[in-house]
Amino acid sequence: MSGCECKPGRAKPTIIRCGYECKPGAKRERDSAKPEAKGAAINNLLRCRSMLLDVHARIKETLKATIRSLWNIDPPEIALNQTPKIEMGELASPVCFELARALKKPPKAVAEALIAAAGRIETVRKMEVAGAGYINFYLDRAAVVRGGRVHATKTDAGKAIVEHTNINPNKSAHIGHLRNAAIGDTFVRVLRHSGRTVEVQNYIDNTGVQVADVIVGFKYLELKSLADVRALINDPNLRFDYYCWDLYAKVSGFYEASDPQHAKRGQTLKEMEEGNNETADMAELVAMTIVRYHLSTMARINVAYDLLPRESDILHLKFWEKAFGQLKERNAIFFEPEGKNKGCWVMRLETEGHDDDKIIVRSNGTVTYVGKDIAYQLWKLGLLDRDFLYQPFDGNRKVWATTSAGGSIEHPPFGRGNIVYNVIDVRQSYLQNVVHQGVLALGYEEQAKNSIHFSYEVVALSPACADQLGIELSAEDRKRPHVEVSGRKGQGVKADDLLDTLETEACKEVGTRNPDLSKADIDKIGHQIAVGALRYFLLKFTRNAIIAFDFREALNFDGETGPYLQYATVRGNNIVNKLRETEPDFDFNQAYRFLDDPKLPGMLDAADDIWELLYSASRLNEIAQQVVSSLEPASLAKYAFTLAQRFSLFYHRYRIMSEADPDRRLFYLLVVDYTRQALTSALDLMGIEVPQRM
RNA sequence: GCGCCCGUAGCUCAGCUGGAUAGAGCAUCGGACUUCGAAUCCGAGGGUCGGGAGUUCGACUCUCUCCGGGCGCACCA
Repeated sequence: MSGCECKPGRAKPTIIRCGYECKPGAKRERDSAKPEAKGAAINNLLRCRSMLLDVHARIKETLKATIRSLWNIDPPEIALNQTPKIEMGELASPVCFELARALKKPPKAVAEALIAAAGRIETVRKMEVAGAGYINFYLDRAAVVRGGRVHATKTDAGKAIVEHTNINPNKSAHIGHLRNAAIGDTFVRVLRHSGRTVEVQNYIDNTGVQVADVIVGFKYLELKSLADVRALINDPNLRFDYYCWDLYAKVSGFYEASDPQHAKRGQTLKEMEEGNNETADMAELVAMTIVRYHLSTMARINVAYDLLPRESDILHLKFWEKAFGQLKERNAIFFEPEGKNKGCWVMRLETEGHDDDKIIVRSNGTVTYVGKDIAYQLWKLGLLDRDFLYQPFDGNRKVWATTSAGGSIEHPPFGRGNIVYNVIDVRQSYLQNVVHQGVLALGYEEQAKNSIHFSYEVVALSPACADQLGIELSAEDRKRPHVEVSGRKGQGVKADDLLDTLETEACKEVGTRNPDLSKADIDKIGHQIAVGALRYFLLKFTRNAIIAFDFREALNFDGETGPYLQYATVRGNNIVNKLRETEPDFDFNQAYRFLDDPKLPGMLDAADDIWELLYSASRLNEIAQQVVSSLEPASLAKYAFTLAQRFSLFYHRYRIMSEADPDRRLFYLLVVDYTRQALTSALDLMGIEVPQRM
């Protein structure tokens, strides 16, 4: 196999385009296997995506080989860092500090010896000792820019399943759900960008307690029939999901006053499970109606799904019975004959003692939520000897839903994921761990390792924001950095309300800045900006940072925001548009032919600031990889912002169109086009569009 | 009680598997539009990285401990 090789003997990557050469014999370094690093498993499957990563690999290999031959010792892992300044080279390794101790020589001397013996490394222009003993690597700038145009390689590493959104279908979506979807969807886009096959699942808990509570509200609090509910749904003057939001908040009061034992909830759940009665029909109608609202809310922020697995189908198709059998057979769970869990089937968790046993099947024989989740997880991994039936959701063949009867004979292959990511907030860590243990207890070690809880922190409200929403706060609450919201109490920021506000504000701005635009154009651009602001806002925080939601911050369009990134990209596009307008005959390929111009390297070397911009733009695939292995979409957001900052700086510092020197002008145009493409891709990975104008 | 997470500039947050002088945005103050549009750019002030001990050539990063905050740990989901 020539060119790139990812995983000899297993994966057969289809090379779409490869503009640079890998040494045929060069072994690509694998990540050392760390069982505790969840993302590590797939790193090996994602090679040859980026020319810069190939350079990293070559440097590491060369240094290791040189260390071996010079001193006859086992080389340590070679760390490669960014240098503090681009003038000091692009990459730096502190490895000589470590070697110095083993060799009992000063780090600088070690570095000098290493550099002298290493010889030439492809794409590395020079190596230099720096600081107290770093080795700094100066890359061949022109080669990096040429290689940076390499496009995605399709890998054949099997299917990744990403489960996200998963909103209880009993009320409208809120800001917390938007964070889940933004993180999940961005991760999906990054995986696909990396050449992975991805299936997106949005689990529908249509037979759960939350749906039951709303049904209790309709039936016993509002005394509504199925026909009444249907009339509500068809009423064009009200939003049914908003209606349920309020109703759900009232139900807790109803339980307190009229049904403290929650008998009505139990009865409703039972009727829902049995089916073929008005309660079940009402639950089905309510849940699926709200699912449609959720899908349209998510569509507004460019989030879509491949499959909607429904809990009712897991029930009706007896997934649990199958899983139960497997769990019993492998002694993964056992019957508790005595004690506080008498009569239950429990799973013993890793910790000592019986106190931590997790009940999977209750003494009355019903299965808990975790039990069903284990069955679902097993199905996702292709380990459950049973499958759903499928049909297009509302006749749309882009989104499929599971079903228990009928279904399409022909449907895409669902499930059987090689790796499964569950995007679920951190509060469910305990339960996700139980699911993980379940898979492990069945003996599926590899699959358990590939069952990943992609956890993230919640969205709370800043006290000021809670105040604004009319939520009552204690004096203590006011001092806190954030206040948790409660859907049960009807508190929180509804997703569509927030989007509406953002769109209104954005349209206002667009209108004042572009008085000549039509209403339709303003609306379109306003929408794109609103989505950009929202998605960037939700992505810029790292996963385990609690977002204290604040309207002032979320509605901001200046500084580190989505619109800033969009604006930078639009400016780049404007230059290209302007050129097409003023010089219709201009051949844009000229700029790319300049890649092979002998004057290019000199120009790149002469302008560190421009090179820093181009180098930054070249790192997109590297960053995408980082997101996959670290499960941290925020690093993509930060990267994109830095790139936009550098472009803005360049834009300000250089006049492109009016540049008199023709070569220089071509060079600048190349920089603009190269960068705007990287920015556009980075934004696309975050689900953010680039408006035509701003 | 057990477990997980957090504490970095006035505020909100970055800081890659330990590495060079700890960075952004917002806010404040002061500058830059006759140009590819200022949703931009430049400059200024602002830090005992919660406290202490340890490991290391080197600690915001790792270990221990204390302080302060958040969240989990149901025959709920």
